[in-house]
Amino acid sequence: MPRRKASADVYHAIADPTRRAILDKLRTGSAPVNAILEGFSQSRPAISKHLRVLREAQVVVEKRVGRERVYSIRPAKLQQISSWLESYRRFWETSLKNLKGYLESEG
Amino acid sequence: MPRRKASADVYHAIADPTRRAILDKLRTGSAPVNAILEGFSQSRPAISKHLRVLREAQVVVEKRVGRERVYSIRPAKLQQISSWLESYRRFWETSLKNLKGYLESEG
DNA sequence: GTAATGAGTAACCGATTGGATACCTATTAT
DNA sequence: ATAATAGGTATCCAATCGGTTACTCATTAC
Repeated sequence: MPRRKASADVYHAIADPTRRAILDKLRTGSAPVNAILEGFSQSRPAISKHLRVLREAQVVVEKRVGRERVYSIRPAKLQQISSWLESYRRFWETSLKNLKGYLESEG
Repeated sequence: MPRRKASADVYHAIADPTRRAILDKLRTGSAPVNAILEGFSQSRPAISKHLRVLREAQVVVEKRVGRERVYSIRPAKLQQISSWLESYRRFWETSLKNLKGYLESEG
């Protein structure tokens, strides 16, 4: 039995630190591949592969402009993760409340 | 050059759907391994491995009670992901604003 | 004390990952 | 037309992943 194909999954997409770094770069604005490459020690094909993973997970979109391909963030899938995390928010909020209560009782 | 060791990384920890399902189960309360196992078709050692990954990523804690090991959610690292996503929130919020504006102009 | 139960570890396997180098394709510049 | 530029694809490789079965270690139960 073959395992599921994870490549197109957004959780998988953001699991890699290089891909997160790419997103963080795009956060400051859309950019063509050459601009994205700057600051990475990896080869261009490596980055190209990462971009494909991000594309297939629909976390970024590619727009062809002349011979460049400009990448931009497409937020819907990231929002999906955020929604999933939302169910856990009460955990850290009650932690904070407990800490606050503790600190106050120690006065 | 060896690749980084990803096992202890929280983004890697939540990348696997089985591990997310485990967390979703723990979201309704702490549970020993046998209870966690229910509903999964995988073997106990497989789940055991997933629990180890979650433990090493500090997304859960294990507490030994008799011969059981009770797992609970430990929210700090999930919150870390939430913070990272926070930087992207404006993307989907402006998307919504644009949609709203569009709908109103079409009004 | 011996059996049963709860759960982790060891060893192994095939699939996937992330990287590199070499090559190909499309667009712009001369 | 030819060279240069931007960027993706093909192929290969070692490492990691996620799963399995077999085994081990504690802690009850009898």
